[in-house]
Amino acid sequence: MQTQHESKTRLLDTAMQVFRTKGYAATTVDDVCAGAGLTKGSFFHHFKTKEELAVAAARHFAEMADGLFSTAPYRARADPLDRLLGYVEFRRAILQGKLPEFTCLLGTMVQETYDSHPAIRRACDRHISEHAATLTDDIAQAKRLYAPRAKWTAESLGLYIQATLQGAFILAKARHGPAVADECLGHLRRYLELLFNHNKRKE
Amino acid sequence: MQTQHESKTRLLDTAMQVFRTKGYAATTVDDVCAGAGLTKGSFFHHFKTKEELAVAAARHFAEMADGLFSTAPYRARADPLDRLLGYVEFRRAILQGKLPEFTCLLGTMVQETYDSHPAIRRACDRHISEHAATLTDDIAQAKRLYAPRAKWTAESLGLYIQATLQGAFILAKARHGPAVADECLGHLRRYLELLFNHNKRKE
DNA sequence: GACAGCATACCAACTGGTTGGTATTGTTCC
DNA sequence: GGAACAATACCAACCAGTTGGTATGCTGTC
Repeated sequence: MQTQHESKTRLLDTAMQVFRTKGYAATTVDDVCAGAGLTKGSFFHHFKTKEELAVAAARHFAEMADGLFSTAPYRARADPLDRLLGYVEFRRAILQGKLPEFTCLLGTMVQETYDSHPAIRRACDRHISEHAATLTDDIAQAKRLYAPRAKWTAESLGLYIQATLQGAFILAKARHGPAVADECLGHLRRYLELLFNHNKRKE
Repeated sequence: MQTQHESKTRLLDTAMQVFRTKGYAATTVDDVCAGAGLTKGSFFHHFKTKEELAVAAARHFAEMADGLFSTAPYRARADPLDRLLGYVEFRRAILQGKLPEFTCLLGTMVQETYDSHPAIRRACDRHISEHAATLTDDIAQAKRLYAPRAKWTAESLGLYIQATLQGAFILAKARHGPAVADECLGHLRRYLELLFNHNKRKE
C-alpha cells in the first residue's frame, strides 16, 4: 500500500528533477529508474509510456507548487495587492536554490513537446493556466480597489506574470545563475506597483 | 564555391527550423540532412558534431534576427522612446506567422542544454545578451529624456524585455497560438509607457 | 592551356552503443 | 491463491558518428 505509492511518487519526484535539468527528450527512462532506485520493470508497471510519465509529472509538479503557494505566509495578508506583491517577492525568495529547484517543469517541457506530444502540451497548458488562475481573485480585488477603470483584465495580468516568470527562468538558465531573474522580478514588481498606483495607496 | 556555402547555409536554415519545432535533443542529424536535401557525409563535413551545429545555428539565428530588426521601419523614428515602443509593436506584428517562425531558437535551446551542453548555453547567453544590448542605447536615451531619476538601469530593462518575450513564447506554445503572447506584449508596452510617463510626454 | 597536385564537397553503407518498450519470472501482502 | 509490485533478460528501432571512396573544383608550373 505504502510501497506502491512510495515507488510511484519516487519515480515522479525523480522525473520532475531530471526533466527540469535535461528536458524531456534528453532524459531517458533509465535515468528516472536509476534516480528512483528502481528498475524498468517497475517503471513500466506504473506508467504505460514515457509520455504518460511526463503528463503525470506535470500534474505532480502542479500539485507540489499549489501546496507551496497556498500555504505561504504572504497568503495571510489582508490587502489583495499585498498578497499579489507577496507572491512576486516569494518567487524572488525561492530563486536562492539551485536552478532545477526553482525553474518550472511545465515551461521547460512544453517548449520541446508542443508540436510533437499534444498530450504533454495540453497538460502543461492546463496547469500553467490553473496556476495563473490562482492569482486572478487577488488581482480582481486589487483592481477594484486601486485601479477600477483600467482596461486590462485580471486574467491577462495573471498570465503576464507567468510569462515574465518563465522568461526570467530562461535568462537564469542562460546565465547559469539567478541574478538576472531577480532583476526581472524587480521590474515585474514595479509594473504592478505602477498599475495599482501603489505609491498613492492609503492616502 | 557557391555550392559549398549554399549547402552549409541550407543545413543551418533547416537546423534553425527543426530545433525551434522539436528542440535540440529530439532533432536528429538525419532530420536536418533530410530537410536540407543532403546526406550525413556532407553534414559531418561541415560540422564536427551535432553540438557544433547547434552553436552555429544559434549564431545564424542571431545574425538573421539582427538583420531583421536593424532594418525594420521603426528604427527610423526620431524619438528614442518611439523606437523602443516600435520594437515591441514590431514583435507583436511578427506573431502573425506560425509558431516555429516567431519563437526564439536561443530560448528554446538553452532550456534543454544549459546543464548538459555548456558550449550551447554560452552561445545562447551571448546572443540573447547581445540582442538585449541593441536596445540599451534607445532605453538610455529615453530614460534621460523622460525618466532621468529612475533607479533601474537601461541594461536591466533590456533584459526584462527579452525575458517577457521568451515567456510570451512559452505561453504561446502551451496554448498553440499567439493570442496570449499578444496580450503579454500589450502589458509590456503598458509597463514601458508607465515607466517613461508616456501620457505626459511632450506636454 | 594542359596537367599534376591537392583541397573541398559530397555520398552510401556501416557501426557500436543507446533507447523505449516487452516478456517472463519472482516476491510480497492481503 | 491471487493481485499488485518489482527484477532480470531481452529486443527491434534508432541515432551520432565513421569509413572509404568519388566528383569537382582551384592553384601553380611548364
